[in-house]
This record gives sequence, C-alpha cells and structure tokens, in this order.
Amino acid sequence: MSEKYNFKVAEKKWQSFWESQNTFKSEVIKNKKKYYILEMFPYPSGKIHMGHVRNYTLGDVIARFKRAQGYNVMHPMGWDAFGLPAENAAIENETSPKTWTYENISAMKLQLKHMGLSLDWSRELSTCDESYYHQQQKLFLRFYQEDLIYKKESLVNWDPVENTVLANEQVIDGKGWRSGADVEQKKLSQWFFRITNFADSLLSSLSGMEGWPDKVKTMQKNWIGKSIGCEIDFEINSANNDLKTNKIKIFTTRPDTIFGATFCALSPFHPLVDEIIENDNSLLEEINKLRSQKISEEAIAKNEKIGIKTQISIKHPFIKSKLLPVYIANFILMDYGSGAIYGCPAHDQRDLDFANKYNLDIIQVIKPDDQTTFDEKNAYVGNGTLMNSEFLDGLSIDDAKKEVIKKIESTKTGEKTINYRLRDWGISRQRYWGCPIPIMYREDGKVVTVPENELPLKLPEDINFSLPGNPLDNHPTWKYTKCPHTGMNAIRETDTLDTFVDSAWYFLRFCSPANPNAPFNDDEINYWMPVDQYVGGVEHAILHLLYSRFFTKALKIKNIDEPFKSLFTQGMVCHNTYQNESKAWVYPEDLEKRDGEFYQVSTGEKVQEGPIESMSKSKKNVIDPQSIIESYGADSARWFMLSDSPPEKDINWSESGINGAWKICQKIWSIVNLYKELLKLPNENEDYSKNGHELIKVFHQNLHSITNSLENFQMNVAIAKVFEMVNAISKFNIADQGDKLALGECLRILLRVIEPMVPHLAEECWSLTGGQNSLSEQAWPKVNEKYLESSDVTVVIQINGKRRGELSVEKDCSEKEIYSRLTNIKNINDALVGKNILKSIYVKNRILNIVID
RNA sequence: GGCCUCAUGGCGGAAUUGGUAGACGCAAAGGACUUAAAAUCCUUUGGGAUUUAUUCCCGUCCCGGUUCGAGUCCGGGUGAGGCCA
Repeated sequence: MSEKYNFKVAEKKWQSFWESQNTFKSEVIKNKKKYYILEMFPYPSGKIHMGHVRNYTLGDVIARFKRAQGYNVMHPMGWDAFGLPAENAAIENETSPKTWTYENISAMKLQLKHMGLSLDWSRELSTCDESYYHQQQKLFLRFYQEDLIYKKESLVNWDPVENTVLANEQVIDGKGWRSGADVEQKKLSQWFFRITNFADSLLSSLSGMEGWPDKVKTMQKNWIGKSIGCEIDFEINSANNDLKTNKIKIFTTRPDTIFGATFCALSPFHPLVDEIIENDNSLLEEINKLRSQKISEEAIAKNEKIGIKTQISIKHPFIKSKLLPVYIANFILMDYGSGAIYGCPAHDQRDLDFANKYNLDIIQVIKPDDQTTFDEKNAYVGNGTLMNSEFLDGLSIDDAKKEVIKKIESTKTGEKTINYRLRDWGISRQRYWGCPIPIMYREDGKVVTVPENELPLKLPEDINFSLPGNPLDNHPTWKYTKCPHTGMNAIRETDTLDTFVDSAWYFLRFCSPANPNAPFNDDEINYWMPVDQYVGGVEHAILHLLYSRFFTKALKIKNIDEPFKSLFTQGMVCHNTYQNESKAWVYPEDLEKRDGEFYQVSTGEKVQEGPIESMSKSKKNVIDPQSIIESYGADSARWFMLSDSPPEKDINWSESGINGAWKICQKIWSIVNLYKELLKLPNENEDYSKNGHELIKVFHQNLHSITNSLENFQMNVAIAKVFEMVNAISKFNIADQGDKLALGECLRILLRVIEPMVPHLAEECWSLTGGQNSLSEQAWPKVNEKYLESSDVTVVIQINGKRRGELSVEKDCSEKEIYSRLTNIKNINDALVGKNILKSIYVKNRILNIVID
C-alpha cells in the first residue's frame, strides 16, 4: 500500500526539475500582464535563519499563486553583499572580504534552493559585483552632476567600536545599531545626498500609497516631520549692548501665540552667541558647558533644561514697549528652524518648565474650547480661541496663525516657512568593503570626478587589515592617482558608500541585471516596475524604504515615481529562551526534558525556561532552518511558517507546530495515493452524485475562501481552509461513479491550491496521478459561483436580538413564509405567546429578529 | 511626553466588515487498533445551571453610549506592544 512520502527524494527531484526546465525564468512579454514580486534581499552571512525562511516562503506563495493566475511573474533574488561583517571576518580569519562574501553567497544560495523557492536565478546579482557597483558609480556621477550630492563638514555620529560614521537611523537609544557602543560626536567632511530636496514629494506621495501599511506610512511621515511655521525678525534692544547684529530671526510653529511670548532662547551654537562672548567674556565658561552636551534630539529631550541669561533683550514685534529677555538654552537645535525661538510658557510644556525655573512671566492667550483646566504646572496645548492678543482676539488658532503671518509679511519682518525634520543623507563610510566613490582631490584643491569611461573604479584586493583604520586609506598605491584632465597629482576619495545606497536601487537593476552599459534599460523598467509586492521586515520601515523611494524619484524615470506598489511587513520568528544555572544562554537543541524540567545535555545543568523572544544569536534561542529542512523537509517548514499566526504578526516556533505540518503533508500524500486513479477520471459533464455534489460545494466554497485569503495575505486562513478540504475528503465515502467523479475533481483542486504552499509535495502528487510537466504551469481553478449558493439557507431567528432558533428554508424565502413556519419551533412559539410584536427585522437569507414587548 | 497599533477558550488564532462568536490548528482527556509503544482512526473540549433539550443564563479587557441587533461603530478607562522623542 501507500508508503511514506519521501520528501528527501521528492524535494531534490523537483528542485532539479525546475532548474533544468527553467520553470521560473522570466522575460518581458509585452502583451502579458506582469507581476513583480520581491522580498528584501539578504545579507550573505553564510547561513539562512528562520526570518529568511518566513520572508521567502511568504513571497514564494504569492509568486506561485500569481503565476497560477496567469501573470508573467518576475521573482528575483540577490545579495546585499557589501558591509562590515566581511571586514571583521577578514581580520579574524585572514581571508579577504571578497572571498568570504562569495563563499557565503554560494552556501546560502544552496540553502535557499533547498527551500524550493520559485526564484529566477538568472537575474541573481550581488551588490559587491564589479558589474553592479560599476553602474552605481555611474549613478553617483549622474547625481553629482545634477547637484544631488555635495560635501560638507558636519558633526557625525561616530561609533568608536566600529570606527565608522553612523546615520541617525543607525543610532538607537544613543548607541550604535550594530555594536551597541555609546555613539560620540565627531566633525568630519562627508558626502551627502540631497534627500531633503524631495522631502515634500516623499511626504505627499504617501497619501496615495494604498498598498502600504498605515503603520509604515505614519512612521515615514513622522520621520520626514514637516512643520509649517514662520520666521519672525525680533529687533534687538540697542540699549545695554554694542552688538553689530540688530535683530534675531526666530522660528515658530505657533505664530498665533505671539502675544504670549515672554522670553527668547538661542541655541548655544547660534552665531549671535559668538558675538555675545566677544562682548562679554564672563559667560564663556557656562556656554562651553552647554556646547559640550550631546546635541541629538534624544539627548535634548532627556537633559535638564538649562538656560543662561544674557544682557540683551529683544522688542516684541507688535508691542514695541515690551522687551523679552534673551537666554541661551540647551534645548534649542541649531540645525532646526533658525536656531532661535520665542517661548510661550502658557501653551508649550517645555517653555512652561523653563519659565518656572527662571521665574518668567506666563501669559495665557488661548481660551480652551472645552472645560479643560490648566495651571502653572501644565501648559494648555489644545484647541481654543485667542485672548489677550489685541488684533487676534476671538480668532481660532488656525486663523490667528494666518493673520500673524499676513501681518509680518506685510511689514517685511518675517515670512511663512516650512521645516522638515528629515536631514540630508550622509553616505560616506570610512570602510573598505563598499562601493568606491569615484572622486579624487587634486593637489590644487579641486574636486574632480573619475571620468565615466574609466569606471569601474575597482576595489584593490591587495589590502592590509593589520593597520588600524580604513585599508583604502592605508593602501600604498591605490589612493595616489593623476587628474585625467590636467595630469596633476591627485588623491582618491578613500571613503566608500553607505550600503544603504546599494539597496536603494537593486530592485531596478533586477529588471535588466546583465546590462553592461547602463544601470537599467528603460524598456524593461517600464514593463516590470513598479514592484507589485514587496515583502520584508518592518525594521526597514524608515531607512531602506525611504532611501529607495528617494532614488526612484531622483532618477526621474518616465511613469515611475514610487518603487513599491504594495508593501507587506512580516512579523518575526520567536522562540523560548533558556538559561542554565550559571545564567548562560542555552541552545534549544542542547536541551533535554526530564520529569517536566529542562536540563542542558552538554553540561547536565538544570535549565530555566525564559520568555518567548525573537530568535537571536545572542540569546541562542535559534532553530537552524537547515536542520529542520533535513529532518522534516522544506514543505513542512514552509507549511508551518504559513499556518498558525497571521503573517504580519510574530510567530512562535514550536516542535508541535512543525510536527503538525509534517503530519498534514503525510496525510495529503496518503490520501492522494489512495485515490490516485480517481484523479485521472475526466470531468466534462459534472455527473456528480448527491453526496458528490455536496463535496464539490464544500470545495468551491473553500477554494473561494483560499483565493481571497491569498490575495489578502491571510496565509493562515488559507491553510485552515486546506485543512477543511482534507477533512472533507477523509470523511467522504465512495458508493458510486458519481462519487468518484466528484472526488477526483476535488483532489485536482486540492493539489492545485496547495502548490504555492508545499510545491514539492504537490508536484510529486501531480506526477503520481499522471500529470504532465509541472503542476506550476496549471491554471488556478475557477470558483464556480453556482456551488457557492445553496438552494437552502439557514435563517437565524432572534427574539429581541437573542438567538432563539434557526430555520432551514429555500433561498430568498419571504418574511411571510418564515413567519408561517415559526410555529414549528417550540421555544420560539412559547416566547411569542401573549406578546405583541413591535417590530420585525428580516435580512434575507440571514436573520429574522422579532422585537416583542 | 507625543503619535500609532492591539486586547476573543489552556494556547496560536477565525468571524463574509454591524447579523449563528470561538472556524481551522495545537494542547489535553477518553476510546479503538497493537503483546506494548509509536503512528493512525473515532469521540469530547468557553464557563455555569437544569427538566439533558431545536433548553436556559453568562461570556470577545473594564465602564458607558448608538442600534432591532455590537467582538466589530462612538466616548471614557485599564493593560500590552511599536515608532518618535
């Protein structure tokens, strides 16, 4: 009889079949509808982890599902291959970063192939390929020419462990995102992309991106941080000082509160502060103290608010007799707004705290709309009507803002301004293993670009990691060159590009990965782009996704403004954590359970089970996908990843979960084995028996549900419906030919719908029953509407909104007809006796609610 | 501190978007097969009451509201998580 399903043989067989047949190779087919599905490409660490398994399984289900629906699917894969770990490995193992990276790539590629993913490997690329970074250098030159790249000296986040500069996004809680070291401030000359030129476009496009999760859109919106306000010039009171400057430009987002202003605060880095020091040396020490404090937004929020009172004061623009004292304060950022604010303590908590500390006036200018009370400890920041504000009295906040802006613009003492929190993107990294920047510095001080025909500017391979710092900087010859135009001596830029640059356009390169002449072909881009579905981790919600959007906009490709039509962010894979008696983390595979207690096999120590956390190497709560695939098969691993939890939520890896997946695979196999002859039965006339008809109905209802669930990324629901299909077959008894015809048809549906989830098993079953070629070439079954509708429906009877019974009636049965049958239901009859029917609500084919007194 | 999510059995989670709450899976219990175990199959499984039924009461974090009807909508609260600070 039916032997066990041998996944080892079957999975290998189908993987090589797909490869030899080029089943998943994609090309432009002009008159066929395309579908570009992309998962975030991995960093080639050498080993896939469960997060990859989940990410790529989800993407693969969509890829296979869309292929079945008749789309021309492109599903490529590549490697985010530049980056620091290769350098660390090079130092540790004395290999070159290049060798290490390419070895990792081939190891990981093999593992991905063992998952049975429907990938088009002919489009494979690595960002460290010369052919890739060659094109990236061209893009750099293009952006440079278009003035989207510039160099400036700036304070940067310096990671003292990694010896590199970090972007703001790479600083988490004041620590380096990878090293966890306290980040320091350091002044360096850096290259920047003018991403802020696109701030408004990046923000406004968000509203039209319906395929993106609101969560991610909100995060990007907050990150860009657009605020509309105005700059107002405040005249400096000339008495008591002899400054050259005669006014201070302040920035505010609440011009409506101008009459509540009681002080002015300057950033310690404001140019006027230098002038003040020149005039009055006594404040120098205190100011330097403020200047030495951390200036990140985070530090500013956490630190105690400190101000230094200066001798100067400024005149209120509308009340000339009123003077505001000027403070130098540690909570004002120089690079946001103008580096100076006025404080309105009544309506800003930070200003109120400051005013209380330094005994400054508090003037209420907003009368709350509701009864909200506020006091000296709590500023009122809600809606309201203006008061104590002369010509603004009685206006709403919005109207008052407009009125103030109008007034200051008419008197030329200020203007409306728009501010963004988004900063330009610093792309210089003091690293070897990255894309070289095609720039040189000539001995006469001029900056010269490497001519396009001299690209690629290759990374040298004879490098020395034994010296501290960047090997490119230490290289004896690489960095010395001649200006191609003048022949003058020049020194190359030894910084390389942030790896986020590499991943900001790889989805474009996938459309024409082999083109040696240009980053991409317009024709192919116009066919494939945008990516229809992008799948990846939510941890890239800001950095990678924002940069990719910026690149796409900056490249100004015809008809393509946004790169990713739909985005799906999957949850993490979690597992219990375990610690032994010495509080060391223990791998789950090193555990043994005796009498309900855990023991560590290798040491014999007793182990404490800890909370469920996302799998991480540091806590050792990881399960190696490779060993799971070897002992349960890729299909079981894929099934488990899809079942249980909705894809956007975290999933807990469990032994019983993977076991359950294994069991259902075996069950499907044995059912197909049992009935394989039936699958060969033709099905032209649908001569089903009565029971067969019922089975067919169940299948079409579930097919309908599976199709919708897959469209909506509810893989867990689709899996549940497959279970229902399998259960229905298990319970089905064959009595006659009509039963056999129905069962055969149902099995065909079953195999087709499980192919995206467990492709090897589905293919193996398909071939077992005489199917030709690949099941993946078969169309998705059509839902037959006539099976979705029953001639009989169950109508629920409610009395006063509570369920009291149900009635099986013909479809579209009238309310009158239902009433006539109610007498058959005893407890409803009883409930109605002697009562008046006040109202009756009938929803056809669903529910009848009788309201009685 | 601000913004945003979320809250359903022992557990993961369903619920056609306002119309039978708990689909499906896991776990558990009982039974069949077996010398035995594994595997497989069958049954039960939100809580409670009784007259064991086409029965009743309670039940989707808490309080209130809208509605004939609320897990779903609105207001307030509590708790958990995420992002920003």
